[in-house]
Amino acid sequence: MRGTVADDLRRAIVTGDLAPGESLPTEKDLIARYGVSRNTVRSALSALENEGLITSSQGRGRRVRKREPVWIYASRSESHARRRPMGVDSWVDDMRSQGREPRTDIEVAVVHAPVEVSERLKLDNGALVAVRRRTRFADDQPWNLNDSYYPMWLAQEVAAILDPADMTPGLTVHLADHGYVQEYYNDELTCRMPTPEEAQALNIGVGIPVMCHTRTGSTKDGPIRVTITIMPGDRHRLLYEVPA
Amino acid sequence: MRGTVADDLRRAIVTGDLAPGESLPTEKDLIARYGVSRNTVRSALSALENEGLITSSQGRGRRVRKREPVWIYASRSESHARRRPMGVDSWVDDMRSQGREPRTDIEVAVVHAPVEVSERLKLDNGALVAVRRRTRFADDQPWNLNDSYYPMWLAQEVAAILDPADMTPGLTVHLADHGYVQEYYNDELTCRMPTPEEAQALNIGVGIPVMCHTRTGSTKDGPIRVTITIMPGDRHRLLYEVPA
DNA sequence: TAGTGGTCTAGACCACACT
DNA sequence: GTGTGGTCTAGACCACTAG
Repeated sequence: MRGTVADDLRRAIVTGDLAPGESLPTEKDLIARYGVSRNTVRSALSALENEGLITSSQGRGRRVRKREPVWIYASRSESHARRRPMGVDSWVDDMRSQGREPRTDIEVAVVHAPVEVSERLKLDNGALVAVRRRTRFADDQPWNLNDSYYPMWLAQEVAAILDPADMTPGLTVHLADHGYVQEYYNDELTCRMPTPEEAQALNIGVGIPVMCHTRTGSTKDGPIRVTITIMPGDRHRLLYEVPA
Repeated sequence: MRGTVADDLRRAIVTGDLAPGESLPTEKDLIARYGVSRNTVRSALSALENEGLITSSQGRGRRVRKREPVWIYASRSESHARRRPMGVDSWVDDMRSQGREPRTDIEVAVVHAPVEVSERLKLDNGALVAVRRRTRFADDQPWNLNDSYYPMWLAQEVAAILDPADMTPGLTVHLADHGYVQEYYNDELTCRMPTPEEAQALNIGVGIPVMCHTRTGSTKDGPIRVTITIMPGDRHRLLYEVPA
């Protein structure tokens, strides 16, 4: 019966009979309609929740989930480039152009590098690195997490790295002024379910995965920055323009 | 209690006390250890499953999930280009270079374009398109789904599009021979939980999201191909090299 | 055959939201 | 207050895997 309940509701959702934002039947309704126990109904609804199709909140009932992704321009080909700098750092421009009000919280710290960072920066395991942790908001809702890691020798040379002020247009220019010109980025993308900490920080409901974007920026002499961005899948659409 | 059980097990997994592939305590063990009911234990284990941390199979118990991602080279900058053609089409090369045996099943069809395809090909809603549906395998395991859509006028001009043979090195060369040279790709990336159909076709367990990669290829005159690739997150890592 | 997880029932009490 | 979902208990039977 669990399969039947879940299948019926799923069909109603994908066909649009149940529109985004609309309320689902209550548990009591479903118990009566299908003649099954409460646990069975809850198990079916839980499956839909974990598929990302519905939300659930105590006292208010369950709704069909809405999607409202924003575009993130991760790269532009030469012919399509605009005056703005490329990269996932153009958060403010991307948001404003989509009618959303951006905000960024920054904190800086010196930490032992996580292994995925030390590998990419070619540092010893556990070496100290400077990190700028950003929480980005759109219309005052937490939208994504964006942590940039720099080797300590660079943070000692470029003081702005450990300055918690929000840089406009970003540290890239500061770095270039000191002779560290990034020539290319190496982007890695995967996705997974969020950790409980990420889910809380980003206000992610059950059933929504995150994209993990790892950008390694290198000068001609080697890597100088690793940026890890955690983006809830229902709120982001990443765009690359690449030459054929 | 559900929180306690799940938290304890999650901590053991992330710290490595429970290694990938290792068995978890049985439901009976956990019931005894925590003094809670079976439903409570199952609810906790179900949460871990939906976070992608563990697998579960009837009769065999639960294990800590293993990850074995493969690299997909989605773009290479000029300076790093190799002789092989770029794109997600270089499946065979990418797999062999990572010690895995690739295989591709292809079927072709003429269908009404899904809206996300007709939009990108600038066709009328519901227009007919030719589609080449691929299921890609690595070591005989289904690995990802890769569907390429072409406008009908193009399929009529380039007969190879509706030929179900596996093309080496792909249709891109055939198209170029007919004067359709793709100048750039527009890649869009997002992620979500798989549909039940995708989960079955790709043998995806509960708690594993998929990356959705939509590549639109355009000549100087406009878009001629849309390729949608569905990649389980635990088995793929997508790489872009982009100029700064 | 024994032991595992999968499904299901029936009932209790709690926490939160709306009116 | 009333109704919603969240948590929990106790017990039953089924389905699959392994020794």
